[in-house]
Amino acid sequence: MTDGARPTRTRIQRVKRELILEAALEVFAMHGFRGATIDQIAEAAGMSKPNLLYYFRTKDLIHQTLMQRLLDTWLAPLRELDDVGDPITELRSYIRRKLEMARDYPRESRLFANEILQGAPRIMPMIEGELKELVHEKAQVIRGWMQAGRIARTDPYHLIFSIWATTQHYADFDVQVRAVLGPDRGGEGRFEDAARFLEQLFIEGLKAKVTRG
Amino acid sequence: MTDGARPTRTRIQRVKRELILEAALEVFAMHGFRGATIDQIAEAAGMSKPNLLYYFRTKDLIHQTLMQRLLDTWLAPLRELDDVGDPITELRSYIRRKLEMARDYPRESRLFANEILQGAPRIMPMIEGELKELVHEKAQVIRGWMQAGRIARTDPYHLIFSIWATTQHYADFDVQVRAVLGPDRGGEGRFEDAARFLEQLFIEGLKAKVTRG
DNA sequence: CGAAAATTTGACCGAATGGACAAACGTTAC
DNA sequence: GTAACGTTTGTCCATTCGGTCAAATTTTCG
Repeated sequence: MTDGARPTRTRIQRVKRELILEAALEVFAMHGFRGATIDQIAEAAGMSKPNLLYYFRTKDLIHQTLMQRLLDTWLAPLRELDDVGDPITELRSYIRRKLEMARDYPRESRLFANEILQGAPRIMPMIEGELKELVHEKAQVIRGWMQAGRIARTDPYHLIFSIWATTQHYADFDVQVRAVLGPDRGGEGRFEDAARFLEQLFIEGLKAKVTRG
Repeated sequence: MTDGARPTRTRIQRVKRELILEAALEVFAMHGFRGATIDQIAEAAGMSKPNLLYYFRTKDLIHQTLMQRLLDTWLAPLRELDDVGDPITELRSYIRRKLEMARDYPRESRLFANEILQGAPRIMPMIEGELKELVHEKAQVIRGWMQAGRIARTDPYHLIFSIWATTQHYADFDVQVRAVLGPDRGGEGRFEDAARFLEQLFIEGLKAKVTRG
């Protein structure tokens, strides 16, 4: 049973666990951990509460499983930032990928934001481990580009934070954005406006003064 | 009793209500609305639960009162953005004031973020009213500057959103920022770093190409 | 098929939660 | 002093929540 290495899952178990995680993502993202109830998740997953608890023994376990998967997806765009590519192209692509994630995975963004907002009580180890390491690594890559005079000098950490903040804003503060700008009419309208703006904001600044080294 | 215009408050009532709102800000910001309990708030305010309920009849009422006050404070920096001032100076000051708010009132920032994240169920009217109007007004001011060729052309709405996102990030995602950068040693170190970075990010871009109109 | 294993459900439990209430306690004004 | 009013508290209640359990049902496999 406690065979961590080989969980020996049935086909039904794999299917049902996915259903539960999908439903839990929806509910946790909307109400936060404490605000979400097992009953809500069970109903969203189309099963009874005891049945859900047969697949995940506790509410915490669902959340934990969700967060573990989330972080990988979440950090993927930054992982792709490539040392050997052209700096401007790389950063432009990174911003776009991050904005695409906010558009395509807003629930994941909100789930993450909820957790961090409340002090990351359940995922602090991941933040201080995996996430921190990756940020350090990529900040070094960016700093390398700066020292080589390929992009303007600035603080790579605050640059990364700002890209996170601005892109995730469109997922996390979606209702506010929509309240101010009105409902998104054209399918790609809102997204392309934001993409253009952010590209201009970040990329123009990084191109500037490069030659001056 | 239901005299909305003149609540006729005792001195004790004014004091105790402040105590409660201060405690509630702390607790709501940390745990969100549903995650916070009246008992927690009462304990933080140094009184018993029934005593607290004597001053605020429901949990919702506390939250509502808090949010109403919050929005004024929260929008104050944007309100100060002055039509007749120098555009660059005005925007630079705005960014700094907003970052100061994130530093000095992180609980207010998190309370607001919590509420928006969950779809703004309790403050939607304020968002669609007061906030939306103010943003429209100030976006027009910024657009006016652009049309006069005094700052570079860009989308004023996304500019405002980006300033919000980046500055509030330092309050809302504080634990993440601290996990990555380490504890803030010098009293003004972290803040000044962020201020310098954001000023460069936003202001350099707005200065660029101005003469080209 | 039929037995063993996996899955599903209804009923239940203890703890926590938002809130009600009446009685007790303080304060103030006459 | 004392009556009126404002404040505080202990006790209680209905509901909700996370989680258990045994029994019933379905699936798997020889």
